[in-house]
Amino acid sequence: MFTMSTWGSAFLMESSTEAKTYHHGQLREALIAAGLTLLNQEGVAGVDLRKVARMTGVSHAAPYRHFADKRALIAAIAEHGFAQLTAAMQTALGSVAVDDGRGQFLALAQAYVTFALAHPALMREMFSGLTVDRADYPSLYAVSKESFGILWGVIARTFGEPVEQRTVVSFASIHGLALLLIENQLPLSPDKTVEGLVAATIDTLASGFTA
Amino acid sequence: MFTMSTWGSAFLMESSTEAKTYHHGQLREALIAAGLTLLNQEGVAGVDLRKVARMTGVSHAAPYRHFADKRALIAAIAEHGFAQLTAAMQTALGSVAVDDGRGQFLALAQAYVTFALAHPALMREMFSGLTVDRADYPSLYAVSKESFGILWGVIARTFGEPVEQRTVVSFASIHGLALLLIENQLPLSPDKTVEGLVAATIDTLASGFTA
DNA sequence: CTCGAATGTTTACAGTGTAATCATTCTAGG
DNA sequence: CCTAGAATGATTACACTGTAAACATTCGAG
Repeated sequence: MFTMSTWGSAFLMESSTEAKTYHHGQLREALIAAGLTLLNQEGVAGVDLRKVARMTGVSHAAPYRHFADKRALIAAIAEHGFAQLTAAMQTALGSVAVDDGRGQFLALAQAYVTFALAHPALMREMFSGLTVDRADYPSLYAVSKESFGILWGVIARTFGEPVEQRTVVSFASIHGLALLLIENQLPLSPDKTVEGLVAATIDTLASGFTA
Repeated sequence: MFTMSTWGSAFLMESSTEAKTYHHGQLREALIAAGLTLLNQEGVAGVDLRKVARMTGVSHAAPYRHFADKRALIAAIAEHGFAQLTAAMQTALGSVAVDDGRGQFLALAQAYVTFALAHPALMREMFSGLTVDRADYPSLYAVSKESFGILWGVIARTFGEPVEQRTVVSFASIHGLALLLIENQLPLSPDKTVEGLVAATIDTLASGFTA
């Protein structure tokens, strides 16, 4: 599978065979990749602009030619995160029969939670509205609505009206589960697995407790 | 009502009538209050240890007599946040008839979301497991489980087994809704109010989409 | 009353984000 | 092809941060 880390490493630094040129060529992408690495390894606090510059073999002021400030870099990283997330959701959808609405619903939720657990720090930044104000980053805002749209379609075909309300409730439930798992707020046990919790959430949304 | 800001201001600095002593007397509480103010106003990034010290009229190194480092201060703030949250939930519970399980469930959810919207930055820090590793702060860990316990009791009395699973799913759903609202990720409209979304979430958990 | 424990202050340092200025390279128009 | 800008990168500089070390003051138990 195409993972984010493999994506990043291609840009991190020119391969040793290539001559080191004054102009990096793909500095913007390299900075995003380096920042993503730091984000995944040490969390937001570990995203150090000067260290990012060092990792890409460039002076500490060079990033300012591509990003207005540190938050702009993080916004770009978050944007990539959303692209990856929606891609993962699309892929998950593709492996389920189109007429199996309930199965698609479950597959989306599993993909969402799996992605969150694989990239906890990234996930947190993606949804950190104050750190990264969506109003200041239009393209981020656009991408972030795609995963919502995917869920919308499945809900509409499977459960019908009121579609928006049901999409919101579903999204919130899955998102909340993912975040609590990330924050280690839900003690897991052999009989309480991640997959089990996701399935229980989907079942509840579809049928409720009293069913 | 007893608000957090009123709690804090009492400790911020000695009232002007009192003489300024070498020993502050309640520096720890004052630092927490000042940090909370900054957190609510500017987010985590705005919590500046030196500014916190300035706000409480003390040298910039004084906080280190009460907190090992910046994260310890934030952990203490988060701990206070959990206490406030559980208190708000308890209060909400008290204003609903004990035999009205569904009403209690709804009241808890409303209180949770209301608290989150009133203190977004605090709420985010409270659940930011990486920034504040719960394993390093035992008392934080203990307090953070109380609100979960309150919900547990209501779920047990109202919906029965499997209680733990239902509590987890409910908590995740309400938490997710609160966080998405905080992050401005859910566009509100006149016909899609916060109260309406909370009610829809509770209804869904109880009865499901297909009911 | 005294002496160690708490608590607060001063000084110091490495590291950070970012602005300003200078250097190099690329690219489009003659 | 040549040559200005325009892009892009490097250096230098600054204010500010978290935090350690050494020193000063006050408190509380014996």
